[in-house]
Amino acid sequence: MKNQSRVAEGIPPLSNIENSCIEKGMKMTDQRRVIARVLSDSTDHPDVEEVYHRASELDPKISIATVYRTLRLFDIANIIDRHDFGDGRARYEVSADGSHHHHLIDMKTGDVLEFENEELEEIKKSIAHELGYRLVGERLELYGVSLESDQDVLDKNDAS
Amino acid sequence: MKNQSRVAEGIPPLSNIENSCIEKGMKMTDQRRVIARVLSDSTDHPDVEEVYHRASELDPKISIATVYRTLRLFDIANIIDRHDFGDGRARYEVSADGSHHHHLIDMKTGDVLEFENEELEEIKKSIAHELGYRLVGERLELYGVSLESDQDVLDKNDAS
DNA sequence: TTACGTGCAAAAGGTTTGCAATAAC
DNA sequence: GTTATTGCAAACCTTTTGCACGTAA
Repeated sequence: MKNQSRVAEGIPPLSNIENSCIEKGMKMTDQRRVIARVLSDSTDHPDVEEVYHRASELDPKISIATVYRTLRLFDIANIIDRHDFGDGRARYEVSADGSHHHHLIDMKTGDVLEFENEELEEIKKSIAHELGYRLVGERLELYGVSLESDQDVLDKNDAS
Repeated sequence: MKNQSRVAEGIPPLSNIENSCIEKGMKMTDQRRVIARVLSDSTDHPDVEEVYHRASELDPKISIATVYRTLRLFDIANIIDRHDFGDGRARYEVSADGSHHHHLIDMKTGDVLEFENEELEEIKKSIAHELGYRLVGERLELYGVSLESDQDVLDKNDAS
């Protein structure tokens, strides 16, 4: 059944993740469908507990062990990306189709901003090459304080 | 007592870390001195277990809890840098004085290479600025496969 | 039908912590 | 003499796993 006709019949379309799973020949259980939907519907970077929480609203009987297993499965299948933002928990997001982005974490609020920079991509590759390596993976996060809150500090200093 | 005269008398000079600790007014216990020496003498990126092991050779009664506590203390005091190379354990090295380096991890051997790149530093800063942030921290590791072992794979394919 | 997935609870692995004893300043 | 540090073992937190039961293909 195509998504088009599902929509016409008021049945929610398959999530992109679900399509990927089917393409890769995975068994599609209700639990995997639920987790796929939760991830597809997320625009942030939820941790396991949060995915579990959101999934529980769709299937109250789902087990957190299943969430862990499914997220690992999706990660290995390159359907989602696992991140470590330094708070001791893994965080997840649906893999970007083509482009490569990274994250800047606001150290005051915990907000996560995404950015992309072609020049950066080139430099990483050329650094690896110069060392005699082919770049096959990386981890890159920037941690920042917003220039506005810097201004706040200056204001306070002026006042004192 | 200056290091110079200690050397003349055959007493080992204070490690740089020990000097930093004293400057920052920390109590210098035997255990901290031992851990400081282990770190000063290391040119690699030992994990806690390895620091504990090396420290145990100098003080067989030292506790791993003390190693954890001391490494955290040194980390917070910016005396050492804590790294996470993705294997679930923290790794440590003495902080670089001025220069900023990063790591490339050989995915086959686990070897860790260090590199420095001024252009990269500039790009990171300007990316943060463009997003409205001042860069206050970062995490950057590259993961690579050596071009030589790529060649091995090609050779095997030729043979088959 | 059969191999694979799930839920539960227990275990693992790295790290932190409460507490009484000990040592630095 | 105070106050901070240590060692030990227990606790913690995230993640993984063994096993009996359930289910997709």
